[in-house]
Amino acid sequence: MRRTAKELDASVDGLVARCRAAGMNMTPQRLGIYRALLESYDHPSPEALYDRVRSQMPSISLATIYKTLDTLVELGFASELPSVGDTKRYDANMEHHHHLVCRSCNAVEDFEDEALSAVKAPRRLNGFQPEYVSIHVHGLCRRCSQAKA
Amino acid sequence: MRRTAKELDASVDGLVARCRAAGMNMTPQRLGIYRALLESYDHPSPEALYDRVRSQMPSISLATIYKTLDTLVELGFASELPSVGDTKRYDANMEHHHHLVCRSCNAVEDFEDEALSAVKAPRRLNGFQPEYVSIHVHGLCRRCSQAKA
DNA sequence: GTAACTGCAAAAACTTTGCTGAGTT
DNA sequence: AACTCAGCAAAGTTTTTGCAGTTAC
Repeated sequence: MRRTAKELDASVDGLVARCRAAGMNMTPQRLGIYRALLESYDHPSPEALYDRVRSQMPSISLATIYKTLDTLVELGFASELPSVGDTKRYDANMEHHHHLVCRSCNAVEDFEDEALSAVKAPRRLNGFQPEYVSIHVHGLCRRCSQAKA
Repeated sequence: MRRTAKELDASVDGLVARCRAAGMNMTPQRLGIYRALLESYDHPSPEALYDRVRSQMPSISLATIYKTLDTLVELGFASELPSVGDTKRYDANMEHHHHLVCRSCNAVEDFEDEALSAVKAPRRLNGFQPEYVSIHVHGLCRRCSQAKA
């Protein structure tokens, strides 16, 4: 599930190209934030991402994190996830995937499964036009279920 | 999909009993908020619920809405939904159901479907212990798809 | 009468905005 | 050189908290 160095570079190249095409600059901050998000597998909040990026780039500001996340979402390089609780959550995994949600620690892990990806929306949805289906499996993550035992 | 008067009364009775058992008072505010949530089918934010309750009970405060929603969630009479955007969303529908999420207006509608409810979590989840599956169908709601046409 | 609860106001947490100087092309 | 962007600080939202008076039991 982790991205290889090659995939990571390809994603970054994609962003560079897309920014050029849109007449936007490529700044070290924008690059660092995107890289940090690509290297995060826990759907970080803006604050959490701020801490990670700051370790590489101490002068960065939280406002830049927020602005850049908005930009990445607009450009289609990240998405804001539905989340319970106090802060927003982001993900740079743009491929179709499903989620494992731990009811104890609220961690959300990505996973892929062909059978689940084959699930289709019902035909009759009273006027609603379905586009894609996402599936959340709720339960206890490995760590929490071991902790209970 | 709407609750009948009988179901509504049964839910309220359940809350009354549960509060008694927990040594909690039953106040008109708590009752009014729960009723208003039961009668809402659009997963209202605290602010939206505030407006609805206030029409019946003009002196109620927003802080009471927040505190009561926390209480209802703790007691298992409501749940906080995962949501994108700026505010929390609540639902008093505690039965297993799925969601239609509009990508244009962010409205979330409940729906039930036997085929979807039959979807099972995969066996191998790398230590994750699945408990239940919830399915989100993303797309355009009736109103938004008509607006585009 | 006692304990729990509401409403208010203040505080805290999270997010957005306006501006100026700096960086990118 | 022109335009975009980062960082800062201030403002805007949303949510939580502390407390005094009120209500439910």
